[in-house]
Amino acid sequence: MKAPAELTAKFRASGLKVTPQRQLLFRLMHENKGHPTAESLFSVASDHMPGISLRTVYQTLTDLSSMGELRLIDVGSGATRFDPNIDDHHHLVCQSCGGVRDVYVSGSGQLDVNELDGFSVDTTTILFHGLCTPCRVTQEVSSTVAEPLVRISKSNTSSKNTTNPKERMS
Amino acid sequence: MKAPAELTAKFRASGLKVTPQRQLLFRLMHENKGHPTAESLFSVASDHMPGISLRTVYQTLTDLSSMGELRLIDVGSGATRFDPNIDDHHHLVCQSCGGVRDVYVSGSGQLDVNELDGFSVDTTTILFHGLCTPCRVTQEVSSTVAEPLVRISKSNTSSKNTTNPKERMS
DNA sequence: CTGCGAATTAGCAACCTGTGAAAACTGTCT
DNA sequence: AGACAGTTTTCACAGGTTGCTAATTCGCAG
Repeated sequence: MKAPAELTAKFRASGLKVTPQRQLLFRLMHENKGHPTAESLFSVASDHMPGISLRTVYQTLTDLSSMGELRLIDVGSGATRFDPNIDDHHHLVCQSCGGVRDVYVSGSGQLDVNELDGFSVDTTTILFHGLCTPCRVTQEVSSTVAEPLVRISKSNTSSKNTTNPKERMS
Repeated sequence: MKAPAELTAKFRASGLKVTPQRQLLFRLMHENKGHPTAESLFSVASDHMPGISLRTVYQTLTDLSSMGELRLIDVGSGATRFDPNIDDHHHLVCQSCGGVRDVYVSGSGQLDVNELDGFSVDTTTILFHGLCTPCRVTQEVSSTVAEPLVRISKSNTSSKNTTNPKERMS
């Protein structure tokens, strides 16, 4: 993710206005190392600028993504995540806590695909689903006391639950 | 996807009842070569059995998937798709029409991932985004007359529009 | 530095996908 | 046939995202 100043310049050059809301979001995304959802960014942004609307967060984020300064990722957890890392990379997704982490994969460009049959591939997305270390440890321990695994539904992977180990990864 | 008779037996063996609604869905999925959404299956099912509820479609489909007879796939188009093909395969996703097609990829098991760092991978999902042949042709033609490309939003890729080339692929 | 027009924002309603709950219903086994 | 457990329906509702519109703010020209 580029520095806020560069994004400001780029927005102006594109004829887009640079508002305080956008500057805040530029900064928050620039500092962000994770894969926030619109909602979680909104929540952080609200602390700095009460009254900012979720709508504005979506708008700015989609603008950034269509300018190629941001990647939209969908790991199937229900909400779109915004990735400030625009390198060619892929993601690890923890099936237990929902956390997402970047990984670099070599050789993904030369995957041998059968029967492409005229389809022209533009981008390739790879998702590795599994367990992050904290969750694997937790499950190994809890299985000794026959504790049921947490069931993941599309909505309980949101950022409201601060007691699970997700925060370490996302 | 197994034949309806086998699914019937398996459901009974698991203590699940075999209702007319389920038999219909078994049959429809068995005959299906595509990747229907719940809504589109519901629409087909409704033709055969008016009054069937969308809730039942979801229920049966999730049952099938937790029995491993069906795969749930999420190509980021908003709605979950149900894939009767449970082989180890991946998907081509047309960015223009939203169509989805199966592909077999060799070597996906040995992708070289850096910094796995304790994360244990369970399943790998690969999505190839690009243009299917019909859409590529359409775009080449339309670009000669400066026709704007169709903008894809999460909701206009549903099965309601029968005039676009998607039907050939999904 | 002032003003104007265009872009942007806030706030709310609507939409889509999917799930929860409760009541009525129906396969299945005996 | 009868009882029981699993099912279907219906309705409500939640989460995520987008559409709309009035009011506001920005950026440039004068």
